[in-house]
Amino acid sequence: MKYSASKENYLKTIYHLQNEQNIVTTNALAAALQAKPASITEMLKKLKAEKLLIYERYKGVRLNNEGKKVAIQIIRKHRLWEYFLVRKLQFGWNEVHEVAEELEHITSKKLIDKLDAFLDFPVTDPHGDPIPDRFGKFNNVRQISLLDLAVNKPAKVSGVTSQTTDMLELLTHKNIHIGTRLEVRKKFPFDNSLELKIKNQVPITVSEQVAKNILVHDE
Amino acid sequence: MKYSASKENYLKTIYHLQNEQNIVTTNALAAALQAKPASITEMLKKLKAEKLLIYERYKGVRLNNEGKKVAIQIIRKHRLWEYFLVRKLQFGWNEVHEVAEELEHITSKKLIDKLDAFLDFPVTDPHGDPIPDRFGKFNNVRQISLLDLAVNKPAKVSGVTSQTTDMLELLTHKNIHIGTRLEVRKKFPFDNSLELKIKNQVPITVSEQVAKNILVHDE
DNA sequence: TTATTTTTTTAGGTTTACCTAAAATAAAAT
DNA sequence: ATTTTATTTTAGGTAAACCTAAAAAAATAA
Repeated sequence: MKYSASKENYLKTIYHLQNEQNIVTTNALAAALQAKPASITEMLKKLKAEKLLIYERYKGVRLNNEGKKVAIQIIRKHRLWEYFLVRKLQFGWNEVHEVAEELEHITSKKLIDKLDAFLDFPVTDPHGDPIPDRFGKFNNVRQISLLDLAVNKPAKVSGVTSQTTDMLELLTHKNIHIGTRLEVRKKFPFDNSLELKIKNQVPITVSEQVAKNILVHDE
Repeated sequence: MKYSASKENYLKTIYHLQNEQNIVTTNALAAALQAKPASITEMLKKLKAEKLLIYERYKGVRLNNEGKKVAIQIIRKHRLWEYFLVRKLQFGWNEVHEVAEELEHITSKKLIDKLDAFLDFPVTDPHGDPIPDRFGKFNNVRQISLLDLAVNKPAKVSGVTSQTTDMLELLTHKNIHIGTRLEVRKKFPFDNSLELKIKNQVPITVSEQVAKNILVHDE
């Protein structure tokens, strides 16, 4: 159950590509991994021997259940580290990817579960992509922070990243719950606060700090 | 200025060994790195070609200034990560070494400086070893937490790991400063609090939390 | 000082993950 | 249905970091 960083990158990349292409070609992998097709073929044979994917020559590749399981754990690590870098170390969300590419290959399971707990079990990374939990389960809908929602675009609250009692108390008071439909009426650049409209209610204002922690998705 | 994890381990290990042995032998390195002497010789030739150490066949090895500089940066990373694991992720101080062995090879300079800031610039790792600063400077005296000081052993306060104003206010009030000579009179296992004796003063008591953050060294 | 033992190096392999160039297969075009 | 083009694979090579076995140098003992 321990794979080289290179193998982990192959599994992760195949996972991402097969969500768009269903069957993943050698050339697509070569482009994504910045390697030559010959190298891809070679590695696919090794990964097949390790029973991580379904591959037959000239016919492309797909992960099997075991391969998916491994890929999802790497994605979990990547996204948790990204979240850590942005929320705790004050990195910009656009500068964390490369560092997370390295951190995702640290092997300790205990480390990643403790990191998860330290971060309060976040469900979305700084780019809005879902973070799989310890068991590999995650929301398939792409969530974004309320802060990044376009003005006048209807959305539905799908979660909060910080589950402190203070935060939950505030949300209850403002009548915001999981499933609440709302839209942003106005953004105030001065303090990044937002004016929100919830159906049948008077408009309310939330601070940047609060908006940052509310996750929404389309419709 | 970028070296493989393996090369970094060689430099780090030579650094540690030459603090005891002055000249480091091939066999000593082989034992420390769990590799065969032949592999050591091979790598030493490479590191010499990269101008990181002074090496002549059959005559042992020493780091030059550049090699030391690199080694210290790796040690800095190792100890900062250990501190992070213990203080933020609640690892036991005895179970962090292996994980830090992996984390120390993450390359981002920005990451390590931001981590340092996030941790409030600690000067000692959980084992009492000094943490080099951004420029590679560090105290050579081995500091330990007051919590780990033996009863009736005279010691001198050399630093505090948490520099919050609350902590500093408490220390000022109890008359504890950098340089204060003191000894532990009694340890209360019930709450891990300590009774301290400072010369010409009445004995005082400090909690586990406070003692943990006070660093002392011998004499 | 010469012989023996220990340490270190050299010479030649192995594995991993890349590469290039040529061959095989599949897909597209005439 | 061939031919042409594109994709994929095979064959053989390289660099890094390890290995074993044998040779060379240094240290120790007789």
